[in-house]
Amino acid sequence: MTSAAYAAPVMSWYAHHARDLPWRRPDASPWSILVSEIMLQQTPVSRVIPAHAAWLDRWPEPRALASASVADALRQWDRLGYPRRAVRLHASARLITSRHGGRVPSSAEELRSLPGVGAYTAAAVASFAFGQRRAVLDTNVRRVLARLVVGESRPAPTVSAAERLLADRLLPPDGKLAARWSVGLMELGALVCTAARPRCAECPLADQCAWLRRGYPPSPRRRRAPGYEGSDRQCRGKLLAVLRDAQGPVGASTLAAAWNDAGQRDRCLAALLADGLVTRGTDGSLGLPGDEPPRPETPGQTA
DNA sequence: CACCCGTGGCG
DNA sequence: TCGCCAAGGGT
Repeated sequence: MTSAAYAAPVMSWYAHHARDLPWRRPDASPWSILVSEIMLQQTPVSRVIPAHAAWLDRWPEPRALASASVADALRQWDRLGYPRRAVRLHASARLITSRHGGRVPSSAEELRSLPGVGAYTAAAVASFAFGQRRAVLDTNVRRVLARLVVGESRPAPTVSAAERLLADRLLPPDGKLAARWSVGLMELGALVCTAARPRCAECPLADQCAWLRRGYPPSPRRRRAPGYEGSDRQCRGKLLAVLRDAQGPVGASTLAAAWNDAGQRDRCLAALLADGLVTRGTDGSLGLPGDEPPRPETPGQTA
């Protein structure tokens, strides 16, 4: 069996309902697409749209970002979340500049070797930016296929070999068509076949859906997510926010004011240093990597 | 492979 | 109110 029974309805639905997103426009560069994919990792489209525009406006190509500092990247990243993505994107820009002549590589294998680029992002960029025939398995595609074909409400926590096989089998033979198919499935998952409250009445595949046919059997409860309040994640976020908002390196007392629990604060600071999100100066001050100390007043200009 | 990594919005 | 969710990646 081919994807024929699914492809036509999905393609048609996508043609009518796709959102006009900047990184989907025909003239979107591979760099623009790569940046969008990194930003979209666990961050909603609505928040990525303005951040992506500002990023591309400031750094229109990899070379430009490569010549900036990590501190610049982290400040531009602002509050998108998971700031390690900004550090890795910056490192990727430098690798693209040094090893690929400033051009985003086109093969999934080369893309996969860039920091912050995993199986999903490598396939997405290879497919969407270069028209290569790669199955794109993100959470939306996985959920749609789990419901449509397997008849389960949610995909498994990790991608299985059977899933990859299924995705490969459904992929249209032509690279450009495959990209269209993948983005169509993703969009369907994002707008119709949503994790909560799916809109089956609007789904072009409803009459073929195994999950619907089986009466929407629920998936077993997942482990409850750990609370955020008081977590290391919140602590790290607070500390980094202080450094983002500061003009340059700050003293330990400034960071101390941002988080009461000294033990947790020190532990999180050590982790931030290990992650390359923070650097410690020779004078013991803390700052974003590449941040320069405040300019001393120019002699003669002070009163 | 389970766990960790930010942030904000929504039902 | 608060748990869940949002185009994952690294270890």
